[in-house]
Amino acid sequence: MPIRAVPRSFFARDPALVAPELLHKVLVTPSRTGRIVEVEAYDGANDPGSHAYRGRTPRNEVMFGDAGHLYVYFIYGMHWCANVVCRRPGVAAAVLVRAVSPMRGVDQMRAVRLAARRDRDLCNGPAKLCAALGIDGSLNGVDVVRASSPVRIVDDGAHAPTGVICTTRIGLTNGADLPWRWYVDGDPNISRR
DNA sequence: ACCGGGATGTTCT
DNA sequence: GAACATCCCGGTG
Repeated sequence: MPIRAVPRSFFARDPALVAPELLHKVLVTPSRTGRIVEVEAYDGANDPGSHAYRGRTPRNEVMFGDAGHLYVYFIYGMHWCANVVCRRPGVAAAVLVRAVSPMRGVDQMRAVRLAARRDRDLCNGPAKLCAALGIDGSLNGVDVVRASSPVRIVDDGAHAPTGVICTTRIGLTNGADLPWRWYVDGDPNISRR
């Protein structure tokens, strides 16, 4: 299948529009790949659940930058999670990648994710997929649109998923009522029902 | 299956 | 000092 680059303009929009369209695209690192099957939108100043809700800080700096860059943050003292920045510079918005379906490099994923009993447990959570694909804070700010980047998001021509479910987001106390989570209906690699 | 608690440390109040 | 866009393990049914 032909690999098509995703244009930066794809990300330079409302994250609630970007998120569901991200679902059939592929997250790519040099040795491992996975198809995105679950995402959440975070919309800066309008969103009490967003890291950028209270303005710019050293941590969320990348969210205020150009669309199509990776925002990687550290949480609960041990986990990394990865977003793709949306909208335009100065306006903080992003889409969190919450789950992917393992494609290439599954052996390496298993080697790094020793706690995963089944392959469906390798990447079925935002911190699990980062561990499985080797994504950490050193990749904060990386351009996922550029062909030579160590982390990319590409379109491999796969048809859009037949069923997409929209629900509220997971793990939040503020903004928990907003329906900004999308996942592929029936996919085994979902973080939770 | 579901539920409860511990790990671990950065970030912001 | 509290909160945190989480995960894992060990209990019970």
